[in-house]
Formats: sequence, C-alpha cells, structure tokens
Amino acid sequence: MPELPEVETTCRGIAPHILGREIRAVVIRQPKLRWPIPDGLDSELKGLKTLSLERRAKYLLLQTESGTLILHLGMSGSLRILPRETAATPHDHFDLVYAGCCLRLRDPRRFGAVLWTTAAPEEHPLIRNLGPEPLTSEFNGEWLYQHSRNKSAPVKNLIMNGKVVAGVGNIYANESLFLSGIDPRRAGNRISKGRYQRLAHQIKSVLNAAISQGGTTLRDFKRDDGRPGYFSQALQVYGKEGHPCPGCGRTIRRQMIGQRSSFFCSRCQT
DNA sequence: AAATTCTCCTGAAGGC
DNA sequence: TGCCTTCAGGAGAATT
Repeated sequence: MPELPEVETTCRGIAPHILGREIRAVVIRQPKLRWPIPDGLDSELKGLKTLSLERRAKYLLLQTESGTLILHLGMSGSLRILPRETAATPHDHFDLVYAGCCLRLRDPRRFGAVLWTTAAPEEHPLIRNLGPEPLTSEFNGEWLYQHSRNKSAPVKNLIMNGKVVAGVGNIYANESLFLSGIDPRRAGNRISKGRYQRLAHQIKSVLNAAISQGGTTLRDFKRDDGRPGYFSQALQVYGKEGHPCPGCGRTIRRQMIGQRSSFFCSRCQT
C-alpha cells in the first residue's frame, strides 16, 4: 500500500511531467471515492497551470493558479503518467489530461480521495491539524516525549496518530519500534525521553531508507500496487509472524493494537 | 480530552 | 475448479 515513502516517490516521479503544464481536461469515471469527487471539477480545472506538486503526510497537493487539488491514494491507489489518454480499466477513476500526457488515478478499493480547495491548502480541514512531517527537524525525540505525557494508549497508536506526527503508517510504525527496541504495546507515557530519541531517529531512518528504495522503482510506475515495493526486502518484522527475529531468533509475534496488525519480538522489544 | 468503534471498498487468501 | 467467508487497511467520523 502507498505509505509515505511511496507517496513521496510518486510525487517526485510525476512532478516533472506536469509542472508548468496546462490542464486540458478532467475525466471522472467513478466519483465515489472516500468522499465524492466534487461536481464541476472539470470546468474548475480546465485551462489551469500546475504550479507545484508537493507531499504533506500522505496527501499530494497539486497547486494551480486558482486552487489546490488534494489527492490521497488510500490503501490501493496509484498515480501514473500515461503518454496520452488511453483506454481505461475498471478501476481507473480519474484523469487529469495535459497536452502531452495524462495523469491517471487508479484505486481498486476506493479509499483514496480527490478534493479541491480554493483556500490555502494548509488551512484545509484534512491538513490543518496534522502534526509535523517526520523527516523535518521539528519532529524529534523531544517532540514525541512532550506529546506522550498524557497518553496512556500504546506508543504504536501515538506514532500513528497524524496529529502527533504526520504520515507514519502501520508498516513503518512496526519497523521503527522494532529497530528502537520498544514494545509497541507500551503506554506512551511510560517511555523515557532517551528511548523516544531513539524512536524518532529510527522513524526517520526507516522512512529515508524506504524512500531511497522507492527511488529505484520510480521507472516502474506500472507496477501493480497492492503488494509492497522493493523495500519489502528490508522489512524486519512487518508481515513476519512466525519467522525468527532477525535480532535474537525468537519467533515474531502478531497482535492487534488499535485495530491494526502489529508485529514484534517480545524479547528484543520492551 | 482521550480512547475506542465504526465506516468506506474490494482483492486476496483460506476453507470446504 | 469454484463458491463462500473473512480480512486488511488510512484515517475521518461517531461514540463512549
């Protein structure tokens, strides 16, 4: 599924094709995504230039002269650049047609979103309350420590809470907790500042590593999207129930935490 | 306020 | 081979 690194990879891969280019047409084949694709988007967008494409959390912000298109890939979404508007398959819900290419959203499970705002995107309700980007210096162990003092819920919930830090999904939450030796079930307010510093460091480290792997898949935008990308080779615990822990050999456990599958080693993670 | 539950949807996987 | 059931998963909304 597209987590932050894949969204970042998508952003970098697509931007060169659409920056500065004019949107010639909009095709909406299936408006029923997580929220309906707004009516009248075609007349709204037609003729506008794409000024920038940026990632915020797992959102992509496509800015034009008169507003911003907010895209989210949900858990099965993918964006591709096609040389031209070609025949659509059943889950190709949305196209932005440019003069020289077509940007197409495919999303079988339709958890994604295409929204439009004419206000500053950082003020949009979906963006406004997001915490800092995990790869910025604003996000660090001190930040996690400060935001965990009144949280008795598991630390895994804390780092997956977008108001605390934006865009850390299930895979990277599991991985970073393993790499920092923290039990995902441990209450947020029962973790020392030093351990939070290690955790913040590992979150950055694992996201950066995955982004650089995503970079190697850049050319492969046609890749089917349901399965993990190349970074799956580097996963230590995610999806590894029953496998030996890479650190100590004990069997990796799986347990639901906050309605999410969690994988960990009960010897290495305390 | 914090924590938990519900919800959207469909491909994949498992059972028989 | 094929049908039926179950489940995962991002994240906002509703509920406790």
